[in-house]
Amino acid sequence: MELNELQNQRAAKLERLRAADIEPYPTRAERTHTIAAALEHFEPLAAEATPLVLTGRIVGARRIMGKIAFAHIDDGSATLQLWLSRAELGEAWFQRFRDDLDTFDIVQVHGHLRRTKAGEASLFVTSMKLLTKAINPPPEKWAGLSDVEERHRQRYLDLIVNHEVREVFRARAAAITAMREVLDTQGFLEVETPVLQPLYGGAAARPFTTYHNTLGQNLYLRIATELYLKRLIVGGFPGVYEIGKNFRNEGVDRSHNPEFTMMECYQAYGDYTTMMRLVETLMRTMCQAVNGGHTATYQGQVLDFGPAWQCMPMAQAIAERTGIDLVAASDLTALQQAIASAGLHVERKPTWGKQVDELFSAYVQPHLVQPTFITEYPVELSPLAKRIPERPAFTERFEAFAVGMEIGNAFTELNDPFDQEQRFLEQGRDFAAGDEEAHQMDVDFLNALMYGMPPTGGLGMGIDRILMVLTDRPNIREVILFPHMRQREG
RNA sequence: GGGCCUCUAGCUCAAUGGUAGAGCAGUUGACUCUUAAUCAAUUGGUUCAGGGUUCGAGUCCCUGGGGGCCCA
Repeated sequence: MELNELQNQRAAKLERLRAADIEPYPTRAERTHTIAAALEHFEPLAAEATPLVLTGRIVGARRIMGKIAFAHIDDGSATLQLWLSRAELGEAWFQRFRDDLDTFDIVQVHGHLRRTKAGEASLFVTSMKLLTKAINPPPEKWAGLSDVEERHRQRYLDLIVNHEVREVFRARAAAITAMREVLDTQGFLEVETPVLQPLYGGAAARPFTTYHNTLGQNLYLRIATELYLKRLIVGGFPGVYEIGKNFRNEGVDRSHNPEFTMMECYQAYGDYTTMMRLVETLMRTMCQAVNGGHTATYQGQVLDFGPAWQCMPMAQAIAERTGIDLVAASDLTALQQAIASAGLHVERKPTWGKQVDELFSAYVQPHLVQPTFITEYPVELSPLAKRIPERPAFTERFEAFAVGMEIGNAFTELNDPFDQEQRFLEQGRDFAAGDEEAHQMDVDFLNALMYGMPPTGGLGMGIDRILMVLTDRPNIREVILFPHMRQREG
């Protein structure tokens, strides 16, 4: 390793410690309390001067005077001030603390709790041991590590110095736990299905491709869990869910990371309306877990997950925002003409369904700030959803939106194997027409449907985006511990 | 994909085309209740990379790279 000046200084200190027979990376640590536990029982522990052993990373500046010094340690549970004196600690270790220890070193400290004159709870240290020597120096004391790129590339450092970042990921864990509790209590079985798949499906997306050497076979990283989970409904489970990573080979922006976490669940004998109620329950419960109530504030806007969500058919939403009637503009040419004559700027798409989707994304979706369900998606856009009996050009489907982002997608699952086959064939024609996100024919999935899948409601929810909403982070990278970053040259 | 902004010391940031600087951190010294400790002194640079213009480029131009924001 090539070390810079500051790293070299620390490495030299490390060698001095070794020369004094002090191992800079000892194998084991001891402690009697976490810092949080010590602080929780501060009064009795301080009153009886109970000997404690604590551990932690030295954070912030060390304030060293001639015969006394202060520092703070952080063990992940809390931070605590250390009070060190030449008299109590002894000449050798006091000098060592001054000369050979640094901010970010990790130590084990023995002593007792007491308040300083200023009133701060502190450990009055009688002896200490080095647990880990840190070679890298801390960032600036007040501005800290604020460069967004460095924060994401060195998330470990971001977590050390920016405690609100730790809170985001604690919130994430709490939200996922709450989600599991809802699903478990409602009788869903948590399952795991393949990440490596010979065919990809269940979503409109381009996959990552990989290769199995000994099988000599191309495989895809899954873009959704849908088709496997529905096979399990065929298999007789009354309800299943999976929380896991999906991988989509598409652009990276503030709401897209190439790998992201999705919850998908399927309920036999349910439909898309039961999934609506489930979304409301899940979001209310997750919001409660993160924010302690049914409201969340996102970029200054208060979102209320308490009441039933607003609900509107897609065609109505498009008509209200653009004046375009999807029933009148029922083929690609008519729709593109309608868009042009309305003076709208929408990227041209190769199929009617994709063009509807694009129009919706551009002119409706950004306005869906409060929790909203958009229902009745065109069948062309929904190759796995069941048709509405009275309006077979549309499906029993909804997507869930908040702050202009899609956070969920659900439908009454298509269980007619013949209709499903036709949908796959139509997807194949779309692919040939240039839609690279179209589905592949999945013969085994059709075979499963031919054994009979009961009427079923299915739902997918994007965990990362939900966390963006609940923790008020406008960039998906702020809720993913190690977001994808381009490789730096060299 | 397009537009705009950005990249300088470990970190946070300055620098009319004219000697690359500050604060913090670090280093040396003083200091027994500090908490942005204080005081004195001080080290530290491939200015993202590569070209070009110029007597002279961190600065202007071109190409490439990383990042951010906006649009699509």
